Amino acid sequence: MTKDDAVTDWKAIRRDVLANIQSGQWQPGSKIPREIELAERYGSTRSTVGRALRDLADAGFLDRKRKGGTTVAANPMRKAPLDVPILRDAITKAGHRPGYRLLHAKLQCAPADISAALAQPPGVKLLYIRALYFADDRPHQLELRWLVPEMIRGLGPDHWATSPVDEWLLCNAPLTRAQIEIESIALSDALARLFEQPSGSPSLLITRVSWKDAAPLGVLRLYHAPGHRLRTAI
Amino acid sequence: MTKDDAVTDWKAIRRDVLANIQSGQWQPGSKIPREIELAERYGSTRSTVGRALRDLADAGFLDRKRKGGTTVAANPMRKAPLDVPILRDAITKAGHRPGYRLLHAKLQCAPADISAALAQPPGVKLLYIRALYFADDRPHQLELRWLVPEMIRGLGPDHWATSPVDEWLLCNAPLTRAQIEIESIALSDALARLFEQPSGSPSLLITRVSWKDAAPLGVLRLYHAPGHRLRTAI
DNA sequence: CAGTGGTCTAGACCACTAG
DNA sequence: TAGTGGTCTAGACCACTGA
Repeated sequence: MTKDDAVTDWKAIRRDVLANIQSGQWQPGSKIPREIELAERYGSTRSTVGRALRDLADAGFLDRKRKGGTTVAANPMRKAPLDVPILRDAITKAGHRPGYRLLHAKLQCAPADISAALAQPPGVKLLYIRALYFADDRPHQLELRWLVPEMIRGLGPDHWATSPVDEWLLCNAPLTRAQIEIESIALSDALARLFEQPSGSPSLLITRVSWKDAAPLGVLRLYHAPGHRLRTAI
Repeated sequence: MTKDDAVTDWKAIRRDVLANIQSGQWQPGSKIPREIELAERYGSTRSTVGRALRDLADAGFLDRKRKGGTTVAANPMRKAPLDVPILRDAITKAGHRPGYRLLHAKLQCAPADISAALAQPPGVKLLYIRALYFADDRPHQLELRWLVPEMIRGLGPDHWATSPVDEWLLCNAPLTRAQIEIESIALSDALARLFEQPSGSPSLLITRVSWKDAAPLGVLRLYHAPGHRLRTAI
């Protein structure tokens, strides 16, 4: 392996280099040959080898530095992609019939922690939306959302009454940056009732604080029905 | 914006195209100009424009098809990277003093769900390891691990007694593929005792089934101390 | 300062697929 | 089948950074 005879496409080179890493031939922390050298070895060009190595570096398998050369990552922290879907779409894709019920929507003072997360003065009025998403008529996700009014001009009751604000926001005020936290909480009495579950049931809570460029946009708190699992793969 | 005057580096082109998308000038679902056309517009070449567009496609903002052209993704499902760290390193990086205590390590019959997930015959003997990770002497994560013996030849008691198996596996039997599930569970009496928390406390459970190429490697169940949060950003 | 990766070019051919 | 993106080449210059 890793011999000559013109392996000339970048995916093959990527595969071969990765095999050298995963088989232990190229140990973590050690330097691998320069681009030019690999290009000769594979009967290819520097551009093509570079493409393969860049891809492996993006995936976290390699560390590259000018003049320092390319080294096998000491700690290949694999990144698992966790997607941030449109709620209704996600339910449909999972093979269920989606449903949406608006519970509350009003401009009101935000809790201190919310306004703080959005870098807004305490007591500022935000649009607070509470809505329940169903999968096959069973409560699936509870959405609590606080939105900065200035950022959502044009969003009105006619939007949120019938369809998730998700979908309006996507087209009209897309976020450019967000912080996401995932935690496990015990459902309060009120929340448990919504999910038709015993009080204290464990629920997955995702909190997302989002910005459009430098301007804070809103906070989303998404409570999942007990038993729900996030899935991903690497 | 999006005018001529030679914007010739791919990051600038990427930025400009992304701005066109996020400002709503290029609506979700609509086609954007061909590579050659953009290359002329930016005073650049097809390769460079291609680099920018490929990057945006990888990030989920664009859909590209040969002959079909490039369209703005109808549903920009942003991918949040969730990393799969070395446990001890993660604790150190979070600014805590790491600790490790092995609770159990024995070759024994695996539960039916575990052997099924690994495509092993029911009742097969697997190496079962139970260990507790500490952060500043407080229990932080509980690791349950089942490993297929054939895949970990060379791993012995001297390894797992003193240091997390994590670290041996990384160098000697790196996974190439994995399925990950994240859920919220209520701690059983036994687990709650380990975390020094009331029984039934909500805990984040991560289950990872991993393979090396086509061969099943093992199952990891990682229970997090109540209150722990996974964080990521996009 | 010298060596490495990062990027751009101008051109070519190929692979897929919509019409 | 024609048009689009996907890839490769051969070469050049630049930007960073270790020795």
